[in-house]
Amino acid sequence: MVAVMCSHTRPKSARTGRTGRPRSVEADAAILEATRAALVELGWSKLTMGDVATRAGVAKTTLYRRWTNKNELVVDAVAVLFDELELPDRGSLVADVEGVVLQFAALLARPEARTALMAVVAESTCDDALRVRIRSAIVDRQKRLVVQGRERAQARGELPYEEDPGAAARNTDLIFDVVAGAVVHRALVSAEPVDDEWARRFTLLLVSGIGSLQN
Amino acid sequence: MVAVMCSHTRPKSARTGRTGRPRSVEADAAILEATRAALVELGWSKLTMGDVATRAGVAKTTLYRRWTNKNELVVDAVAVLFDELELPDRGSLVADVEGVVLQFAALLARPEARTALMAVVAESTCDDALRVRIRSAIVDRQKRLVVQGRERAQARGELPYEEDPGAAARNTDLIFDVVAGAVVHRALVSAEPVDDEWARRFTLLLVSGIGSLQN
Amino acid sequence: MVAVMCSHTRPKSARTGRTGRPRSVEADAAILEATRAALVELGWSKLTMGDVATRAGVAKTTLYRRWTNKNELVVDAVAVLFDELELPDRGSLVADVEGVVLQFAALLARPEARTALMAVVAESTCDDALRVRIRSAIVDRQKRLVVQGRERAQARGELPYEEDPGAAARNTDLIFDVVAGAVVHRALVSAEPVDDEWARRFTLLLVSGIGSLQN
Amino acid sequence: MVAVMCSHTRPKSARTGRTGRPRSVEADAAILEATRAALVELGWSKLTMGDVATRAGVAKTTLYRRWTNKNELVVDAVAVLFDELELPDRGSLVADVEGVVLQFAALLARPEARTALMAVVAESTCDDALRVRIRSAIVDRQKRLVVQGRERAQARGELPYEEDPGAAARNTDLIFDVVAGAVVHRALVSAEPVDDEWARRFTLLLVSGIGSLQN
DNA sequence: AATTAAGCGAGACGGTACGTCTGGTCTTTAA
DNA sequence: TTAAAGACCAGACGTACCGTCTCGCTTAATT
Repeated sequence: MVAVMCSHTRPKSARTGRTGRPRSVEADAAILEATRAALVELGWSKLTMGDVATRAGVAKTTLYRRWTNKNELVVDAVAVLFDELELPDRGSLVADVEGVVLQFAALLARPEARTALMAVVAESTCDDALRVRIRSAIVDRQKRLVVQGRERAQARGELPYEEDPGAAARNTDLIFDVVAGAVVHRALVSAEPVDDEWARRFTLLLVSGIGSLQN
Repeated sequence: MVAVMCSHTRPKSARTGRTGRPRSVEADAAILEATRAALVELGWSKLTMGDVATRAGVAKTTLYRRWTNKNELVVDAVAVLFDELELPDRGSLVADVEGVVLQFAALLARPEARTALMAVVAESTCDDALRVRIRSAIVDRQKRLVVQGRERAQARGELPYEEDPGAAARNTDLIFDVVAGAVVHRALVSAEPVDDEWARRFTLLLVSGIGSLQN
Repeated sequence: MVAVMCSHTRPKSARTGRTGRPRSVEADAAILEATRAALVELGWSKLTMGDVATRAGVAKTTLYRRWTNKNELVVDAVAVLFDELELPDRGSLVADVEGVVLQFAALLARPEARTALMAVVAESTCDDALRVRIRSAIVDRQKRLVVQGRERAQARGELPYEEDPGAAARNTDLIFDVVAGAVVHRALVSAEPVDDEWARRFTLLLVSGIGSLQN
Repeated sequence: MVAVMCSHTRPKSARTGRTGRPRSVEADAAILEATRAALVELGWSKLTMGDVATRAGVAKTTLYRRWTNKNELVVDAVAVLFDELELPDRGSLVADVEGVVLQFAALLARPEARTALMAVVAESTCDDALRVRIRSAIVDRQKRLVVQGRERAQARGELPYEEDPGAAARNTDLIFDVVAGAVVHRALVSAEPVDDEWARRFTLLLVSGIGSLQN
């Protein structure tokens, strides 16, 4: 999962020519790491490009040579965090859903993840390019979890096989929005803990509801 | 609904003493209106205090005398928008839910609402005072919709009466997070339309799931 | 000398009408005193009207009702200091000059006097109204010292009587500029002490030079 | 005379390291020129750093990188004006003194010179660092005129050679304070013209007085 | 005693300038 | 050609004062 191709995250890093001093690979890593560290300490609005450069031991120019602005940098710095999410087979649909809900909650408990996610989403409300980047770097990549969960449940006989691929896609989207939305809202907006008890009750609601979609 | 007491939104405007020139009430209104207008045009990150002041025909000092920073100002400017949401009786739980989902989606289609909501949530991930302010000014106030919806459904016989008030509260919170979270995620993160069809399928999932919570 | 009429120092305080509450005399005194105190502590450029008002225990309005700006206020606050200068008869022209030089130096050693004098002079370089006010409130009033000194010297036979009143006036002005200029320059620009030794040598130069003017 | 080393006027411009973009030399010149222009138009108290920056076609940051405040900037902008003073040999001590008095008066007739000189002196009455800067940048540099004048007079036989170097220095200081002080006081405080007639009479007084110092 | 006209304190008002900070660019020397 | 360093322009930040303007309250002199 972590091995998913990441070339989209450094679009300007691709070598265009072959002459001259090559770009430092350490710089890339140091910048992304520094970005995450700065996010934890300062939050989005107080994070500055100059500060990130200083933390990374890098000149501001080096930073701007790779990312055109703060948003793009933060998306890339954070996208990789979401690739950590996995769906280990726990033997039943309910157990799988509970597992991924708690994993997601754990991720959102990390300051750099919560801050960065909401910050880039906020900026994307008035920046179409950013919205596209978020979709491709974060949202679409994680729908794999829903698809995988359904496939396992179908293999176990907990869910019927979909005949209509369009309906399947729509259900994938719906379930993804419900799960991700509810967890994010609980954790960040309502600011209440996503604990075992909440995960259990949410999963009960969700799995019961999913059953009714098949008809 | 709109008549809910709003004193919390101008906490520093209340007369503290009785001497000196009183604060201008027009200034308050003009500033909040200007803030919403600026949000629509510029978005969160390009909104500046100076610009808001200019639009409102007010000195920057007047603005800072009332709100200490951009976050607080925007929360107050936007909170009132959410008071517009209503729950007209459409005859059934399903119809009521669909109605409120579409209303909420319509609200999030307005640039100032979507931008401001996400921006303040993003900032609140590293600002406790702001998180508290958002909860009291926006989140807690809108849970009334869930409570009202359940009461109607119970009156119609669609849902049983809760005996345990603690369980009722937990369910209120859960349902609120699922509805608000799913709609926000669909509209702002996935960036897909919340149309009649989606609302119908989401409501189906939700109402079916709610039924299973009662046991 | 101190008893010279001072009405020019409070031009706006004169009663214009006869009805209504009369202006507070204590306020006037408190403001001028506070101005001098503020000058000592803060210097000219950091002295603010608001601060003077606070020190005087008076509202800003009360201050502006009497003086239209900082310059006028400071001139009035300081002019009175220069009225302290006297010319006690020490028995000879040389002794009289040395005495007044040291008196003037002592006055310029007081922070409020030196700061205020130079500040208002500086402002007057681009403010004609202020220049006029300084001339009438300070400069012209102190020329009495030169006139008095010459009269005494003439009475003693140290200087001949002038026949041409125009020449006498020109000499008064010249001597005044030389004495005041040299002391101020030594004390404030060169920033060297005006001590007995300097006063003695300066007086020697001056009195010798005065002798040659008579021809 | 104009070629006197001026490094003291741009103390922060010296290269400290060797990497990084060097400071713009044009910016320095443009700023000082803009400062003088602004002084002429606006006077001291209405001169603003932002306005100087605009006139110089320079960002405010660039200005603050070189001078920490208005006083330092103005001292440097003005010091160079005083280097224009010269002492051309007119054949006699009296003619030399009259010449330099009229030159100095002409300088003080220029608004930027008179305003700036008095303003920085005024500020220096409560700012020791500024006083030191004025002494080194303006006062001490112009004493060369007195020294040069005496040397010429001695060469012509108009004045005896001093044996005691300490006495010579004290006389230099005294004469400098008398000349500069009298001219400044006449021009700026008394606000009367320093014309040929006044210069002639002042010089008569001064040169006669100087003779008596030798004994 | 009641009226009245001004003065009084407090403090908000629209402004201007401050000195600082950040963003994003450009220019230097060194590798 | 890239790197690090750091100066560059532009412009927002939040603060401090400016001089003006309500307020509600004295405080005399005039009715």
